[in-house]
Formats: sequence, structure tokens, C-alpha cells
Amino acid sequence: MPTLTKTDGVALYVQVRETLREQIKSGLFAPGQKLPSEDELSSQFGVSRMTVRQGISDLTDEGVLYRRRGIGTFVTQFHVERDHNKLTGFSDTAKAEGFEGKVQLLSREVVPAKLMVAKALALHETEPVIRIQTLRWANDVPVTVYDEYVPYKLCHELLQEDLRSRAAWEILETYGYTIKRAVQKIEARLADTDLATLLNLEENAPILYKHRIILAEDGAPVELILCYNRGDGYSVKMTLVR
Amino acid sequence: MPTLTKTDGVALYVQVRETLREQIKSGLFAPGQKLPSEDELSSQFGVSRMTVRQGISDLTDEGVLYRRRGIGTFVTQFHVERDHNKLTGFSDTAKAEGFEGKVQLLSREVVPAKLMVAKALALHETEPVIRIQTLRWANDVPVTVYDEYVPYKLCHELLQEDLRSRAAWEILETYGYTIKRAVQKIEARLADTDLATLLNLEENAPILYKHRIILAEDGAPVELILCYNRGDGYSVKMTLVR
DNA sequence: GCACTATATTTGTCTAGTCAAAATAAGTCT
DNA sequence: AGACTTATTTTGACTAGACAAATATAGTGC
Repeated sequence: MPTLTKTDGVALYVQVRETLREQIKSGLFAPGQKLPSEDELSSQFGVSRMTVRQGISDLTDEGVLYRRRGIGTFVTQFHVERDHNKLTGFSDTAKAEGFEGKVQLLSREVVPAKLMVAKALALHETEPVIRIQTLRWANDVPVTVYDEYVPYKLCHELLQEDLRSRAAWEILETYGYTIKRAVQKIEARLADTDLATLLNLEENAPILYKHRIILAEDGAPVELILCYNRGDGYSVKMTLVR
Repeated sequence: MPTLTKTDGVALYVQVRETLREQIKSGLFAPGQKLPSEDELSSQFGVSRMTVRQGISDLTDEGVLYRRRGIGTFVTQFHVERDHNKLTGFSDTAKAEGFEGKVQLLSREVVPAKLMVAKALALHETEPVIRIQTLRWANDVPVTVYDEYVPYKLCHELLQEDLRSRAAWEILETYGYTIKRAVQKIEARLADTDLATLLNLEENAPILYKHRIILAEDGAPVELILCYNRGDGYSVKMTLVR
């Protein structure tokens, strides 16, 4: 059994969770297989049962394990990719999916908020917002047009920052804002002339449109992103829970 | 303070959670406001602090509350609708969204699994699957074409069941299968002639295409749904977590 | 063989504490 | 006034137990 350390600052339940995840990934616990009971694990790891439970709970939430009262804890059969519904940056996604990502800045300006933007960002109309338009490339193919809006009062430094590797909300994180979640709405649309030109498509080609609001820890909206993805070859993945 | 009952079979932490949710909804705790400390709540509710914490943790996972160590627990500012990423049936959705839903059965037959279907359902090619095609209406407008596949060996009774109110996976639940999650892929496409006719659209109108695999508790796929939504007026909502 | 019963196993819930870490507020010294 | 220290509050992590509920298993009686 692997030994846990009590002094390196990593919580014991996190060490338990990651140890189990590693053992599952390595095949020590195969899909469908029953794990040792919580009592057994707690004595093997040398921690209390509640600590083991916290680690296991994280993995059941992720869908790696499932529990059945009176029977035991099991590894789920088919490990579909599980990290959907995660808010990740473009460069991280590029790295994970294995393509070369490039961001081309189209424009950056301070403009008064349109009604739609003001509504999404809980501002008054005509309040100044920073608007950033970018074109994103994957392996030298233009895939997405980004139209981002951030309240000017939130972070005027955004006008100087380098935008080629990070989205605006990732920069906001470095200024002390804690980004916790985002809500987005997905629709199917058709490319207008401008979009078609930028994305190198024919007019009326299918476009996956995303309306995304980035929320800080306290639930306050910090950014609005309107996102136009070319329809061919692009898809959004998500998991639904009963 | 509301009294919790120890005998009605509802876990105390669930009662704490729902009491807090009700108090927040009623405005007793306003957005941005600080909740009483966990110690205080535990003495007010008459339960241990760990029990209070479990209730609060559920609400932070939902995004209703957020905690800051050393400071306190707070109500999030803007209550965006939170029940995204939930797997719900068509009639439940209709009820929640407030439209009249109707399901029209187009065809139901047993066919050998195509490669794509076999792959999604972890079957061998040509294994028999039940294919169900339906057209779904909202307020007498055709909005979605459903193309569902269920392994024949899983539940042949599906050939007799009434499909007008429930999706196949909802019927599987009544046969003892525990549905826990689904993974789906969303794309933007164009309507072909058949789809355009069914959905009363012009050809090449935008279509939101969903490829959804329903998974049982143990992670085994029990159903594949190919879903074609008309693009105008239809959108998928989801939340992303950092 | 079949229905029922007792027993052991395992997860779910809960308690009553402890200590640590982070943030705030008050007080103290220079 | 400003920097530093100290005490207080609050959440985070953890322990070592307890009992309940669900399931499986073995045994018993007919």
C-alpha cells in the first residue's frame, strides 16, 4: 500500500483520491471490479473512514466510481472522457486535444455596452466595456471567432495585456478574481458574409454559436463571450446527470 | 428556527440543505449576504457541525452558496438557473419550460446495429437493436426528430411500451436499470430534405445535432439518441465549472 | 426444493470533539 | 502614522467512534 504523507500540505483525502485514481488508471482496479471496503481502505491508508469516504465521494461525482449500499464500491465500466463541463482555456484545450492553437487579435476597444451586453454583465446601458475580437486557429485552420466583453471598471489593464495565449477571464484570474463557473447557451446558426470570410467558409454554412457568461466566485458576471465556431468538425461535449 | 425531524426517514443534512434553500429563496438570506457560522447553524438546527457542512456543501456544488475560509459562507449574487446539465425527460422539460409537449411515433423496429450504433452501445456489429424514431412537438410546432437505439437484449418489452410520454431510457428505469448520467456531443448542421420536411423547414436550415449516450449506474451504455433540433428558437444550456 | 430466519458485510448517516489555516480586528511599539 | 503582534472568528481537515439500512450468505424447518 502506498504511504501518505501528513506534512506536505496536501490534504489526506486528496492523496487518497489521487492514489485510487492512479491505481484505477494503472489497471490495479479494473472496470467493474469491487474496491476494498471503506473500513479496509481506511486501515490500509492509515486514515479514518470519513477521510477515505471524502476521497471516494469525489471520484463518484466524477463518475469514476459508483457505490451501492450494502454491497460495495465499484469502478465504472466504460471510462468516457470525464472532464467535460469544465471551464478551460484555449491553450489548455489545444494541449489536451493535441492541436496547435493560435490566437489572432482582430480588434480591442472600449465601447458603450449594448443592451444585450449590459444585461449579461449586470451593467447599465452605455457603461463602458472592453470589447475584444479574436480569430482562433487550430493547426492553421480558422475555427472560431471570439467576441468578448469585460466591464471597463473591472480591469482596465486588459487594454495592455497580451491576449495571444489566454482568454480575458484567465487574465482576470491573475488580477485576483476567482473564476468559479460559467453558464452558456448553444445554438445552431448560419454564417453571414463576415463570418464566412473570417472562417474561410461559404455563406450560410452551419455555425455553432455560444453565448457564455463567466461568473466570479460570488456569482457576479465578469465577462461575456459570444463564440462562433465553424460547424464542420467542431463539437461541444457535455455530461448530463440524472 | 425550523425544527428538523429525526424520524421521517429524510436525512438530517438533506433537511438542513432544503431548509437553507427555502430560506434563501424566500429572501431571508439575500444574495451576497453572509450566513450564520457553521457553529451557530449547528446549534440552531440542533445537529452536529459536520451535518451542517454536508448540507452546505451540496449547495456550494450547485452554486447557490460559496465559502471563504476564515470569513464565512455567502449567498451567490446572481441566481442563474441552475438545473442545467441535468438529464430530464421531454415531458418534464415541457412542464418546466411551460410548453405543451407531444410525441409522435414515426417508426419502431428491430434492426441490426450499424457500426456507429454498435460502437456507441458497446455491441458487436449486426447485433439486434430496437430503433425508435419520433417527432416531438412543442405547442404544435415540430421541434425535434429523435432517433433512438436500445440493445434488443436489454429490454425487448420496449416493443410494446407506450412511447408517447417518455423516452426509452425513462422506460428502462421502470425495468430496474439505474440511469445515472449521459454524455453528449453537440454540433451545428444543415437540414437535409427529409429533416426539412418533418420539421417544416427549408432545406439547409440550421439544425442543432446531438449525439447522446445514456449510461447506467455502472457506466454501461443503455441507449443511443441522435437528436435533430430545429435551429431557430432552440438552444441548449449548460454550466461549466473551473 | 422452497420459504423463512439469523448473521455478517458494507455503505449511509451522524456525533462531538480536535487542530490547522486564513482572514479580520484590536492593540502595541517605534 | 505605520509596522508589527496578538487575539478572535470562521472554514478546512481529520479522528474514532456509533447506529441504521440494504444486501448477500448460510442455515433451518417444512
